[in-house]
This record gives sequence, C-alpha cells and structure tokens, in this order.
Amino acid sequence: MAREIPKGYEPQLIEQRWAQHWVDTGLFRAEESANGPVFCIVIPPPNVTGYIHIGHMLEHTQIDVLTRWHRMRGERTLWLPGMDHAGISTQVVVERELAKENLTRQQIGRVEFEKRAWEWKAKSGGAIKKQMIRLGDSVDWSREKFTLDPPLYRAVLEAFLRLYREGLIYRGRYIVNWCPRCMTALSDLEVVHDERQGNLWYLRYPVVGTTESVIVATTRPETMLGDTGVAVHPEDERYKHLIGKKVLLPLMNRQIPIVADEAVDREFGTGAVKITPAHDPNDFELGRRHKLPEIDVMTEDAHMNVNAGPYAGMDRFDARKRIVEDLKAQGFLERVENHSHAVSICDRCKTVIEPRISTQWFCKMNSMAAKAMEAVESGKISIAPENQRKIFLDWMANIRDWCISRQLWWGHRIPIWHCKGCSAMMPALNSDVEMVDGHARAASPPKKCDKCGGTELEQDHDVLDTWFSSGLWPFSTLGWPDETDDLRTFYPTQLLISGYDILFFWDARMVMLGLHLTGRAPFSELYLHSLVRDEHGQKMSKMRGNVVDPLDWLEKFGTDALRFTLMIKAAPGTDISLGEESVLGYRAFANKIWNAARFLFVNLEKFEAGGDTLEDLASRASRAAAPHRSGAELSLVDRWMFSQFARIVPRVNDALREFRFHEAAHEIYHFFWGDFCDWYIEWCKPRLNSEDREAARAAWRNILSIFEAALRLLHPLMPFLTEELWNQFPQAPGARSIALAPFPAPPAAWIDEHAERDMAQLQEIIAAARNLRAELKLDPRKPMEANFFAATPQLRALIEANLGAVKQFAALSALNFVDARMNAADGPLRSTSEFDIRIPYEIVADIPSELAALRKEKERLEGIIAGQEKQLGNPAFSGKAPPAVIAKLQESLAERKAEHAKATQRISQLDGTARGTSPA
RNA sequence: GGGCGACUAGCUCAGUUGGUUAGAGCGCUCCCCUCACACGGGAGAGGUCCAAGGUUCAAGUCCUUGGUCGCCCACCA
Repeated sequence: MAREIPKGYEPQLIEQRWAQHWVDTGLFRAEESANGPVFCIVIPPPNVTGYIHIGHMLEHTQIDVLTRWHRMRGERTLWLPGMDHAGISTQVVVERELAKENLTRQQIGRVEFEKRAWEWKAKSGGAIKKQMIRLGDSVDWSREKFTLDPPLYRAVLEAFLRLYREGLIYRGRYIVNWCPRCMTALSDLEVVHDERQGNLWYLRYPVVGTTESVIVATTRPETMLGDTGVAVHPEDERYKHLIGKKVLLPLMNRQIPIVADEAVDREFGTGAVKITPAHDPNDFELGRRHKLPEIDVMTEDAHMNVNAGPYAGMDRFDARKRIVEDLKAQGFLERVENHSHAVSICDRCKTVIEPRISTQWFCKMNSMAAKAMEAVESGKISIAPENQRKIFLDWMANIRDWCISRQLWWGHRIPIWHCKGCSAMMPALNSDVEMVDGHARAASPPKKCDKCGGTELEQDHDVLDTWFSSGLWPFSTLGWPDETDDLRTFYPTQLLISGYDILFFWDARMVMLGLHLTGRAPFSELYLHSLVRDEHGQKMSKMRGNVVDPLDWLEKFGTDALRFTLMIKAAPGTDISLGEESVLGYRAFANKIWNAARFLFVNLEKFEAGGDTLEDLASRASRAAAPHRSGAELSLVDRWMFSQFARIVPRVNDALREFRFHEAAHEIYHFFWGDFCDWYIEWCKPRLNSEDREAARAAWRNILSIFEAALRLLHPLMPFLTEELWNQFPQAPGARSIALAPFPAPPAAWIDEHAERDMAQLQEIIAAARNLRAELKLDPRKPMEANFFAATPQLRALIEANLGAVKQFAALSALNFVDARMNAADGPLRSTSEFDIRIPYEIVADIPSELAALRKEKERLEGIIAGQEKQLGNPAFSGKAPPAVIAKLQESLAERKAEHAKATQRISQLDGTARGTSPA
C-alpha cells in the first residue's frame, strides 16, 4: 500500500483537508432513533456579529475534546451548533455600518433596518461557521440553529405566552437602566460599574417659613431639577423638627416636602437626601413610599426636557456644569468635595446609564429561582468548579425581576397587541409564526379588542432581551415545544460548558426557564471554563494590543498544537496564560508524534520486503489479541509498555470526567514522548530489524498495536494529526474515521507490576551510567566498559537478560560484573542499596569543583539525616504514624547514610590528591 | 460594603483526600547534527512554596491574622 509520510510535520497540509472531509461526509451527524447511552451538549451560541476569538477556541476545544471522547466511547453523541442574533450587539454594529453612509436607523426605518441586519448576519455568520470547521469542531451541522429561525421564534413566542398567561410576565412603569445612546432599557446585568473620581456637591435648600436650611449632598446636581422631596432619618435629632415642613427648591422655586424614611443613612453626607424619583432607583422607591410626584426632567437621549425649565435642550453633563454655576452664583452651593463612586455604564457601548422611568416588560423571577436553587442544592445539576456553585446560589437568592423588553428593532417582537381605542392589551392567539420576506414573525394576532371590540390593534414595538431566547436554547434547538424525536432523544442535555462571565446572563436563565417550561433541568452538569490571558497573565484587550487571533496561530502552529496547548493549561478554576512559546512547544510534540510514525512506517517498508504486510501485522484480529501474552512474544519492555498504557487510560478517563483537561493532556504527553518514544521505540529498534523473523514480527505487532491505540487516545486532543496517521493503518471495511473508532480500553490485566519494577530498576541503572559518563566528560561516541556490582542475584539476572538494551542506552561496550561492593575512594561511582556502577577510567578530574560539589552534597545529606533521625527518634511519631510511613522513612534514612558515607570517603580521597598525593 | 481567587524555579503554571529528597513546559549551563525527529537526544543548575502565628507525630496542602495583585456582586445620595 502507498504510505505517504512527509519528512516534516506540516499541519497546514492536512488540517484543512480533514476538516472539510469531516463536514462533507457528515461524520458527526447524530442518530436520533437508535438506542443506547446519549451524550448531548449544545454550543454556547456565538454572536452572529462576532468572530471567533481565543476564548471561543478554548471553549470549543474543551467541548470538542469531551464530545469526541464520548463519541469514541460509543455513545450517541450530539454537539449542536448554532448562533445567537445578539440583539443589542448586532444592532450597534449595523448602526455603525449605517453611520458610514451617514444614515441612522430612524432614517431608513424598521423594515429596511432589519433587512440590513439580516445581510450582516449572513456574512458574519458564514465566517464563524468556516472558523468552527477550521477548529475541527465535531458539531452536527445538519442541526445548526439560529435564534431567529422560525422554529426557535415559535419557541420564544410559546415561552412568552405561557409565562404571560401565568402572570409571570407583566408590564409596568418603573425606573429602569436606560442607555441614552442605545435608546433602550437594559437589565441589571447589562450594566457595569466603573469606579470614578467625581464630586459630592452640597446644596442648600431653604426651609419654607423659617430661616433654616437643609443641606443635601449629591453626585448628580443636574437631577435636582426633578427633586420632589427631601428625606431624613426619623430618629435624626438634627432634623426631627423639620419633618413635615417644606423646602424651596432652588432654581425651580418649587416647594417640596421633607419626609422621614428609615432608608436614609445618618452618617453619609449631611444625613439629608434630596429625592429625585424619576432619576434614581433609590429615590424612585422612596418616592413611591411617600407618594411623591415623579418629574422626569430628561429626554430619551439624555438631554434636559421641558420640565427642566431654562435648561431644556441642554445635554445632561452641560446642564450639570451650568446648574452648579447657577447654584453657586445664587448662594445655594455650600461646598464641593472630591468623591469617588461607582458610575453605571452600558456594557455594550460604555455610555453612562440614565435611570429612567418607563413602561417595560418584566419577568417575575422568585418562583423560578427557587426551583433553580432546589435543582442545584439537590444535586440534579452539578456545578464545577465548586466555588461557582455558591456564586450561582447567592445570585439566585438575591434575584430581582428581569426587565425583558428592549427598545430595539433586531429581535423577537413581543407578541402583545395594544388596542388603539382603549389601550387594552391582548396576547397573540397562539405561538404560530409566519414568514414575511423570508423571516419569521408572530402569525396569530388577536382579531379585535376584548374590551371595547375595536379592530385597530397594533403590535407592541419592543423586542425581547436576547437572553430570553438564549435561555430556551437547550430545548428550543431540539424542537420544543413540539415533542420531536430530537427532544425525546437528546433532552435534557448532559452537560453545559460556558465561560463564567455569562453564568447569570445565560446559564442561570436556562436553568430557570428550562425547569419551568419543560419541567426538567436543561443539563445535569455545568462546567465553567476559565478566561484566556496573554503570556504574562494580562487580560487581552485591543487597547493593550495583546489580543491573539486564533486563526493566525492556527496557520502558524497548526490547530492541533494550539488545541493541545490550551488543554494542557486548562486547570479548572484558574485563568490561562497563553504565549507563542508554549504553542511552539506543543507543536514540537505534534512533530514528535509525526516522526515516530514516520520511523515506524519507513522501517516497516523494509520489513515488509521480507514478506510480511502491514495488513497482517496490524489487522484487527492481531490487534485485538495484543499484547501477545503468549510468553515468547512478550519481552519485559513490551509488558512494561502495555502496563503503562493500561495505567494511563483510566487516568485520562478520570481526568476528562472531572474536567481536568490539563491532567489528561499531561498524561498523554509524557506517555507518548517519554515512555513510548524515548524508551519503547529505542528499546525495540534492534528487535524490529532482527534476523529472527518471528521475533521481529512480534515486535512489529506490539509496537504497531500500541501506537495505533495511543493515536486513538490522543485523538480528542489532536484530531487532525491522529486522523491523518491513523488512516495510514489498514482499516476494517466500513471504518470511516478515527473519530468513530473506539476509545482505548485496555484490560486491567495488562497492568504488570513486576515488569514495571524491573523496568524502573533498569532505567535507574542506565541513568546512573549516563550520569557518570557526563560527569567524567567522556566522549559520548566512544563506547566504554563499566564495572557493575549487583546486590542481589535477581538484579544480576535481570541485567543479564536485558544486557543488550542496557549497553545500548548507556553507550557501554561491556558491563563487567564484580562480586563485591566498590570503593568510592577509587573514583566516581554511582551506587544505591541495590547496585554500584563505575567506569574504570582514569581522568584528570576537576578536583576543586568536584570537591565543592561533594561538600555541598554532604552538607545537604547531613541536614536531611539529622531531620530524619530526629523524627524517627520522636516517640510521638513512632507511636502515631502509620507503619508504612515509618518504614519508608527508615529506608530513606539508610540510603541517605550510605550516600553520606561514600561522599565522605571520596572527599578525603580527593583531599589527599589535592595535597599532592598521586590519585593512581 | 460583601464575596471569590491568586501569591510555588528566571518566566508561565501544576500540585487530588496533609506522609520519602515539591513537579512540568519554556528559558539557562554542558555534551552530542547517532541512519524518525536539532520542532531532536543525553546530563545538569535553579525553589527558606507571600509573611507571622497556630493545629498535627508530620503542613505548599488545614485554621487565624496581615500583605500584595486580580475578579465578581452591591440602590449608600
């Protein structure tokens, strides 16, 4: 057969090809009608406006690793892809595009605007899909979804109508977070706080009918135009006598009452607060308690309105300056202090939020939150890492109603109609959707007003918060509210992986809406992944200029290398620092595997020339039988290799089960590079080319079988490389891809402690010999003899049985056994309680530096010995510590003492040399 | 104002339930271009685990306090 293994590993040549192949052959299509265990995970839908950034890559890689792992373990596996319409983000982007043509959305109107947004979606969404394919995401593209697709639109309407009928969705006039740039209400979560240096202005309000004044402190003097009261604490002696009186509001010359309220903090400012119910959430509550008027002094875009009298038309910040000047001029500004405080800003556009009274739609959260908490507390949903669970529960416990309406044009329009005659509200008759211009919308408006019978009805102009539709994602994507095959098979899903930054936005809402609407938790496990930072742990940002474009790095290092890097750094609970150097390191790992394969296949060709074929050697039958436990075929190193493999696979499984991706990656890395390449391949080389055809054949069978299995073990982490190499093996008829091959499950019987012990012993001896050679600065090309003392006959037999390998690895021409322990005074020697090894080579050693090193070593040993003797001598220790611990310590002490004795001996010998005595 | 996380080798980080001499990758030093791989092989150097107390026979690991940095939540004008 033709095997093409180019000399260098070039990911660019193979990755694109396989990525496309996987998509073209529909490899990851999940079967909805078969039986057996199911694994389903839904993608956190990327915003259509976005592009794939390195954080997505981490998220997708983690999901993909687990997805591929489950799939290989024989589960019916579905990773469901899709995208989010991302209401406000998309609207901002499209508006920005319009601005380039000097247009606003108001100028082109709602219909045209939506058209533009759809165009943008097509372009941007296509790019994201391409990128995901490039990452190797093993998603089922036949099930791709978008939050504005008709079936998902219908799910949104259904959810809204149910909650509306249940009274959980209501409309009301309250103070909300208002972004004057986006011109929409926002939920609490979409507001971020920025600590800023500002001022605290002390304003003097004269008390009517007295000569007294009340001083109030404020960070926002412009709102004083809308003041409708002043509040003090009822117990505050300073103000008790003024409660019920009125003050004259400066500039506006309006009389407003002084009220008493427990919410007032006597310690802050002057203990008296101005109340602006229309522009401050606290004041809003307070104002309603005391039935104070609500005077809105601003427009939607944060300019002063007619209620602001002479300041009407001014921008809010200009007005602030003017008002302060005017107050000062009129003697109402008492003083100004520096004051740092948190300013609310729009998460999306960073504009300062203006609290604003408006009519919005809200969703009651208490009952749903209680169910969500119960699900987490009872373990129906597990959350990892552990500390996120508490954060989740705390948030649920303090939840507030959710403002779900947005004054945007891009999204699911609220399915409520208002009667133009009597302004009664009527919901859509059902959740059906119809297509208009190719896009979905509510299809069943009420025909006439329930109240007045009027027929002039108009649909509510607002759309729903994007997160309302994302909150339905795990079931809306599977067909809900219909009982589809997909919903039956794949819902509830098994797992959700998301960034901890959207725990409240998305994960929490899915849990609540899922429990309420479907009666089941939408997923049973939730894993919150970390954030990716730059190589110095700094947050990536455009301003810092340290943003990594994953596609860039994909081209440079290969997808597999970047995936592996992300995984080996992905310890749960801590953010990841990512630099080019580390990616380079794991590209080297990919290259290493590539070259191991190259070695095998190139040499195999020579072997095949002798009549054997790869098909014979690696046929499924012989692989299933591997390792060949029929004595002769299994040498020590084979038993050791298979034993290592049998140990590592369960460790990888455990690690993946618990989201310890870094551990899984580490295990595989060290197995492949250390055990397999450095030891096993090297050890096998002579046998693979052995004259003994049968021995060679056995060696080939074993090495090919372990290599092929190791490729399958690595596949979830490095899908492209492993697919490429795996396909060089002859496959069973119908085998389509390594992605569908079984994940390795070596029997526990492969574990061979005896072989492990023997191998460790040999490795230690080889290391000792190499260490000696290096220290004596011997020419590595020149074979040397060594003298060897074995403390036990077993050890001697072990070495004799593996003499060839020991000589090969230690670059020795001969190993001469001696019958007595050797003397350290005769020169450098390596020894343990089990053996001594020496290279009898007379050299002019660097005596002073050897002496220095020895003395340092001696000192170190003395410290350890003293410590251990002390501990062993402590009756409390020998009385309470487990015997195994004591035995270990005693053993260690004995060895340490032996080392110390030898060091001492060598020192005195070298000392003699240094003083002029001939060493030989 | 609450809460969380981090502090371990020059850098970036691992370190499961407390138990021999604390690990990895990169970097560094020395040697080797040995016919799979110099994206390689071999041998090394390098750490009072932020500080101070405490619990324990035994602490990087558990407790307390403090320090530095970062993050989240919060309606103190």
